[in-house]
Amino acid sequence: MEAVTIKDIAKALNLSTSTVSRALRGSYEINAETKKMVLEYADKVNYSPNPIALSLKENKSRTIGVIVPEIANNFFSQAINGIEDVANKRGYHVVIFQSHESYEREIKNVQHIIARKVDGLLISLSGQTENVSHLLDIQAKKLPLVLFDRVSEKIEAHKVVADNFDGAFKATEHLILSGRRRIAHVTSPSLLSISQERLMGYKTALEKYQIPYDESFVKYCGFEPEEAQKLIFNLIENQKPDAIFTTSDRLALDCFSALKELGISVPDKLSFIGFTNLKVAHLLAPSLSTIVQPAFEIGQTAAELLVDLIEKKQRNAEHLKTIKIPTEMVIRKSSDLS
Amino acid sequence: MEAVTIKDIAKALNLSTSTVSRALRGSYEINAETKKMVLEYADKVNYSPNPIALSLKENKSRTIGVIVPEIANNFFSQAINGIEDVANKRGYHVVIFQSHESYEREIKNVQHIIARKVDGLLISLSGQTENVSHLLDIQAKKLPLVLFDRVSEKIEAHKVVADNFDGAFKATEHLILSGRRRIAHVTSPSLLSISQERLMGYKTALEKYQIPYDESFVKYCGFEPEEAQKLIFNLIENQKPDAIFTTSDRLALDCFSALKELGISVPDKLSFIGFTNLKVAHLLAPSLSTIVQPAFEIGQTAAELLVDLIEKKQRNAEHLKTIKIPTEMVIRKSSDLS
DNA sequence: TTGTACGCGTTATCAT
DNA sequence: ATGATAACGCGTACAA
Repeated sequence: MEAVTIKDIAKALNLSTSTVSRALRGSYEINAETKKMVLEYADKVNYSPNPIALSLKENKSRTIGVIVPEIANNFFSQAINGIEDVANKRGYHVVIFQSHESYEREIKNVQHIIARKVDGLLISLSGQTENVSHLLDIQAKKLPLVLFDRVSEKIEAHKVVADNFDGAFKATEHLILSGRRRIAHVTSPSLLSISQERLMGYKTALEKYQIPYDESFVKYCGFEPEEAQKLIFNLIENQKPDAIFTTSDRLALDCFSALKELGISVPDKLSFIGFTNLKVAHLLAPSLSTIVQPAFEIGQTAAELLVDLIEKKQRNAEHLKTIKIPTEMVIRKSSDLS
Repeated sequence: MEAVTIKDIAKALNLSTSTVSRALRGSYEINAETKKMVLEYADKVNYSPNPIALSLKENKSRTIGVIVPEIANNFFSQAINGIEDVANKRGYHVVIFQSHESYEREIKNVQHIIARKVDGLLISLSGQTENVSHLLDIQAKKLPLVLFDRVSEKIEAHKVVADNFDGAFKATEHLILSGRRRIAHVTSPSLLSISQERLMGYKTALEKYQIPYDESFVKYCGFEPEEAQKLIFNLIENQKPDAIFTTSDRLALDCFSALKELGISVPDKLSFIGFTNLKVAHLLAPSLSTIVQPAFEIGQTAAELLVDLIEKKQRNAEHLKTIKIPTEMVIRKSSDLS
């Protein structure tokens, strides 16, 4: 009973496939009655065009590929939300791949995704990615490409990012204005663009208030389970910060956990601000002020741009651009974490 | 430079497309030299077959559809992780749709996914889904179908779930054995299979220790932001429980948050256990003992089963089965949440 | 061993 | 206004 095709309709109605096709897409001049008949019958038998045949014909898959480091990461799952939102509205499928923060897997994903003939690619770089030749390959193939969130200076491409500099600047400034001076910065691997941009914001804020920059107050933390704990203990014991600016839910939570073990009270001894998304962070760490990451909007914007690129709807789509999505600061005043 | 096809190779090598095709798939008897030549050339020009053409020919998309309530939910993102893990290994794409806990959107997703000609469907039901006729439609179309985590009694199909009864029983028993008697149960909407199964586990444990079951100690909580808070305040003030058994990260965190506002200490006045995944929960709520949800394994198992169904590799795939994945209990002893 | 021809579902082009 | 045909890329039955 399945898979009713144009051919079936044509046969049933004693028409040619071309007539049916025209009737279905309404376009060409066609006898109103014939058209009506076809439409009714098609509706009755629940006809829907075979997207695979369409793809073959148009040499398009109406699919966009997405490569992210980790789907079970609040930032990326929200970003994917935004991507799917736009993609579905505009008639595209989304296929998702994870690099699991591995450069090699990222390359494999890129190859796989190219072989699968997606119409365009959205990518957020792994924590290990330094070389971007796999992305240059994509550009060489004229495959529409948009980098989001974790981008690279080494490639000229369309990019959608959060305004990390501004967010980090405001975060640091907020801590300074609360009277803190020994402000530590616990952040993601130094290879990442987001780390670099945030570090610049942090440094610039220190400069503005003439607080000397001390490298030992900045800790880059990878994705291994144990890594953060050690590093944070170390930081707190040696540098004795009076504030910490962290850059993700995970790092913020790791910090809180460490502080709890050390019996250090927040925000009395330590003041906090982080780049986070998670409501969880707010719920359990009421003293954590936050620079809200515009994950959903980044996803939406990146997808919108990519689809425009694919469909060449934007005249100025050819000239590269980097879109910065603003962040929002949420200040928490409660002090009842203990 | 793109899109090199069999035809191109044939032309370049002065062969027919069929010869090239045969050489590529290695199968048929073919001159060893010709074969080698073709393979080398194909490799050189970086040939890869057009999956869309394949799909059209075989009437298969090598794509599986997944419908979940919400991707930005730790349980489901981990489950999707498991699904992708298996799917990619076995050469399938995964397309993900979200019902956002809405019955209507779930139906639309199902329709859309059918029109897109996926080879099979994995679904976890929305919190509103009572009627499953959209799933019966799928079965009528002979489209392989596997339900996971949130399933329904109203449809006979392959199902993969956590052992919710067992987990809930052990959770409740643990609280009882710690000396608690006024054990509340804060859980997801009563429509959901997981809620029902867990309630049974809870009840059975109470029975075993001859603690009378009091309906007012069970609170079903939907997905609206404010809902949980009110309900929990109400529960604590009226029923004055000495323990709470919750069934998700979100609900557990909402409870902790409410308790903090009420100034109730954990675990002195209240003891806790929850069905959770999140490391976050452990980090910030050391007093929260946990029944670990086997999200990743559920995803893997469901995907494995679905692909088997699609490829009919399993002889006994025809006869329906429900696979239960065991849960694991992690007891936290710390009492330093305050 | 290799080449020719067809079909998968659709639309565009060129008749009629 | 409508029908016949080619084409998208591939695999394969059949012919040579």
